[in-house]
Amino acid sequence: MEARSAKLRNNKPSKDNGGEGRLPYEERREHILQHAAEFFSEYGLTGQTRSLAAACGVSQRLLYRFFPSKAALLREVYSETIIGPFKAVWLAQLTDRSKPVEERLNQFYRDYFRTILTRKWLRLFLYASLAESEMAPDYIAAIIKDLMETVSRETAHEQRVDLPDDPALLHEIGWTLHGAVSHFAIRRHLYKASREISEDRVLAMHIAAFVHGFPSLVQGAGDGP
Amino acid sequence: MEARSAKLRNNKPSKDNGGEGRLPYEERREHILQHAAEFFSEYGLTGQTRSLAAACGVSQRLLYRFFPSKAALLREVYSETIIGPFKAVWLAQLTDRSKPVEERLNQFYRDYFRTILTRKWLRLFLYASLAESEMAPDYIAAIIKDLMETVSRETAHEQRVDLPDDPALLHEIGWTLHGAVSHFAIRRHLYKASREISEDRVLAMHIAAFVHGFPSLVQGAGDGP
DNA sequence: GGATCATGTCGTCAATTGACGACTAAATTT
DNA sequence: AAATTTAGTCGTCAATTGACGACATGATCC
Repeated sequence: MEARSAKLRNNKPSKDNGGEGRLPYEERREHILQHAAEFFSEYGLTGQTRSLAAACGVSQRLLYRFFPSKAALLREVYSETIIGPFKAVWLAQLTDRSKPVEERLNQFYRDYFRTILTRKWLRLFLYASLAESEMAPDYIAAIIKDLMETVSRETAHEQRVDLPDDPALLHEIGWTLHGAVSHFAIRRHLYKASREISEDRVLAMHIAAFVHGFPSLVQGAGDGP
Repeated sequence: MEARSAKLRNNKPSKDNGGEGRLPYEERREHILQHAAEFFSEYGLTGQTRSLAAACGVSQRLLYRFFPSKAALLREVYSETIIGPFKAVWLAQLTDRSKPVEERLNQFYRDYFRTILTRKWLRLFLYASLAESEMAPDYIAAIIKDLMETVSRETAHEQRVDLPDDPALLHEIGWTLHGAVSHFAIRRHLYKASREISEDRVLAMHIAAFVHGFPSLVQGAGDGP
């Protein structure tokens, strides 16, 4: 893996660059994308290409051999880092009625929390959302919408509760849990929140409250104009 | 304080700048702070001073008559716009046991949602949090911590539920509701979420779920190491 | 009506910053 | 080993961007 061709003639890297020497096209490209995700997640979408290049251990010029512009690089980072990690399995797992819904939800949210709601993912997503750079958030919105409906439906089925017809209301019911979990992730990764309680335990608490409070929740959703 | 010397000479700003002509020191300063909050909330803390000046309808140089640097201006905006709107009344209202806790919570969160969780406040707060510009987020953390304890305690008292001793767990219980509400605000103001359901109704739903599911919630929090 | 001071603008400087032409060097082929 | 292709760098350009000295303009006071 390491060519280690100790031609240290290049006075520029000045730092342990990737540690690698030369890389073939696709590898270097991936290497840059990897660092770029980390970099923009940390410093925001306005981070400079020179700093990014330094973080990659390559010259700034090299970035433009792989991406025509910074905006193009950002789009790639977004689709690879933000959209990429979503798993199609989740919907299947959530509808597997051989297990109690509380177990399914715990299984799902533990995975979701560790796969999606990471510091890197959250910061990038928030930066992109704030910049309203229309980097296809519709795709994510559609996935989440499906998730919300599934979570609500599965819980209602097990709790033998009648759901309202209005799909918007259905989504809001699902968001009760999903929003609490998402905000928990924001607290952990963005604000310097305490971590005394283990994340699995907090997730379990939110899920228990959702499942067992579900009848009151749907009833509370029902009335009102 | 205000001479308000009705010298109406000012109606010839040549452009639709602020609309005002000359302003006394304090008024212009406030005028700038107002626009700066709006501006940085929209374009992020990396927004340029020239654009801000244009938005204010004044020259860029003038900003430096009131603030020694962009960073200083940002600090002022933060303390005025983010920290300023918090009200001490809230804790008193929340502990007024002559009313049912659900009513108190509805009253509080409607006010909180409209006063704090606005688009401007949220965007600024998120931008500042992401930049981890240490603009005294500890103060806010302390306020919220108080709120979480109060909400949990008041609900537990009315529902005759024993709360756990661990304060961290106590906070997490409160965050169940507060996080869901905060994330609801993020959805409304940051993502292009649907607004079919009125905000009061969604708030009421979250609160009802919290209050009536409270026993299950505390029980769910109790077990587990 | 001019002196004086506060309000506000012009123009500029030095450092950044995205982008890219021209070049160097390592790998691969012939 | 020379030729060719590929990976990577240097140096620079034009546009930005925070900051500020010098100057202008309007209000207030004598």
